[in-house]
Amino acid sequence: MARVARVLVDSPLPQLDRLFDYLIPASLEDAAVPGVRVTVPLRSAGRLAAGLLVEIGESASFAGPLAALESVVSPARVLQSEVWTLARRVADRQAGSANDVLRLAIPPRAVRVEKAWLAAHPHPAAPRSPESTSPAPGRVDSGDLEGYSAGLATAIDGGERVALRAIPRLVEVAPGQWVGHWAVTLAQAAVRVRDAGKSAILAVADYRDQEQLVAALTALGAGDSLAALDARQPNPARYQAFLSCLGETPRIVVGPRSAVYAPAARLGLIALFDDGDPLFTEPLAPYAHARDVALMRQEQQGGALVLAAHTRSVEAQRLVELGWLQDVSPSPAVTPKVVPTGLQHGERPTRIPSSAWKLAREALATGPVLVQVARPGDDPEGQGSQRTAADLGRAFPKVRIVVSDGERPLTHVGAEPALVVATRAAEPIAAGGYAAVLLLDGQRTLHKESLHVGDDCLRWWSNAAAFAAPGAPVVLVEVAGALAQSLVLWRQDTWAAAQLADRRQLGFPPAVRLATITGRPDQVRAAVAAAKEAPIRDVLGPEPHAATHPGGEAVERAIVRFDYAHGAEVATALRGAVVRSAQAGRRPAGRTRPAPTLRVKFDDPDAL
DNA sequence: AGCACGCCGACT
DNA sequence: GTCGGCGTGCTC
Repeated sequence: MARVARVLVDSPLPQLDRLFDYLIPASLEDAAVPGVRVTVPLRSAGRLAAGLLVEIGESASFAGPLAALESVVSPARVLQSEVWTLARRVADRQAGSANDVLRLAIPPRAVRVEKAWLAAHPHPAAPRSPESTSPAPGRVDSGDLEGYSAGLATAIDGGERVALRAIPRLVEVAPGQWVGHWAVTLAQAAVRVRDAGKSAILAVADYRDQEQLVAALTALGAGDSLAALDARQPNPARYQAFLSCLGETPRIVVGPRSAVYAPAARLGLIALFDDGDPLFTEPLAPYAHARDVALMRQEQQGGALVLAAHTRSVEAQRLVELGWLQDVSPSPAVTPKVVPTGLQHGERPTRIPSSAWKLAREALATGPVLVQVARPGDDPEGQGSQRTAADLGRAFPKVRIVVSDGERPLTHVGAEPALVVATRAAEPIAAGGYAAVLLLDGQRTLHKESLHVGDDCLRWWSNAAAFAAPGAPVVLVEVAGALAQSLVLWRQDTWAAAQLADRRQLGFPPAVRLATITGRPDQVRAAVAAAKEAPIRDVLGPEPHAATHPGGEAVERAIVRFDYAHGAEVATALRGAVVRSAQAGRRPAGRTRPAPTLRVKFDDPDAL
């Protein structure tokens, strides 16, 4: 019986999201190995499709006559079997296609880059024995995980799962180069894993965090092992970094949310910093959150899992309470000095109370002061960063004022006195830390109707507090209650635990899971009917959905709630509905505009 | 998506 | 008789 090539065809059609068997012609006998890009005939001769050769089978699983592989595009084995398994599982969990996952996992091919890489790797098809890597000397000691007890190192070596409370301090990793302590911790963990001959994946929310991590790794002398995946880079550079992760040499992969899909043989560690950051939610189908992918990958491939953060996401808290993650704190404890101003009883509420002015004035004698504001630039209501800067300029006429916001972000400021007005998540790092931090606009933001404003605020405040110098005051203006208390006590887990308890009461995520179903009313109804075959809790809607289709057709949305234990059954049922609607739900070909397609999205954080 | 197969109306 | 409409179904 001849060997067959099992190929995933590159197509967005859900009904083609499975492996197709092809004969291997004698001319491709050597080239047809798992992981390579191929082209195959599909349906009729002459029509060629791109695809990935996923595996070689000993016999066909398809009863009909087989067509033959058309070509092997290149010998580069871009799809590792571990990544294929992960992509398949992620797609199945999200009722999506493996192709959509692989688009995140494998960057588009850049021929020049690939040729150069192939020339440097003469036998990419044959697995090589691991090269012995001698750790280069670095400025920061990588032997242990500084600031934590030996238990953390043991947990990482033992491939355990950890919710890690980051240390809210800055570290000077090279002369004049300051990074958050978390970056040093993750870098040290990654180097530790690499020295044991394994790879590490470190995923961050944005480029600012990526820079800190790269600086910490470079200071540790891990530059040679570093593969920085960067979505902002042009294609060839991205592909170059991706290719450098292939092969058997252990790498330290740093990148944005899609880095959780990076190829890594012998994975020793997968870590996220600040898993509550909304940038970890994937906006592209099949919308899998990087945290969930990391959990799946750790389960599949082993190695340690670390969710490091200054706050505790409600999702991570659920995993801690289940015993799935162990809660690890710094030893000895490190906390910023948070000063609540509370609500000014009797007085007219002011944006910046006198006590905050006083602390800022004192701090400006020694160094920079961070003023965190809610709104960017010239807010029409007069409280944007520019306006705030102008107001502060009048109050402190002799002080230099620096503005950092989404449009013009600064990454670093010096140690000299200055008022640094920054919008949330755009705060520069100050050399040595800020002499004081003022957190404004809390009360105004908390008025917003959202399930997770409190969590978001706590995360923004905590991350800003971590930029303060040791002992410097962090002033939380005009906020009281449990949220303020959790910041003052630096017990964000207490807040997360309370939130989780509330959501259990309400049946809201992450206590339960949910899937949103959007599309034409008949499609949505059919999908809901399919979901009801699975053991779901209930269905909300369908209701008319705001986003109307370009064709002018009505679009409805329904939300299905279900328990974690039944996720697989719900996904299978909804996947069936997606395939059926793709096959039958289309319009007569020709003049009609494209009909709205049925969309299924799991665990959308903004669904409710 | 494409492309073939298949079963009913007006045409040389 | 049969050319061709586009509804339905499949893609190794």
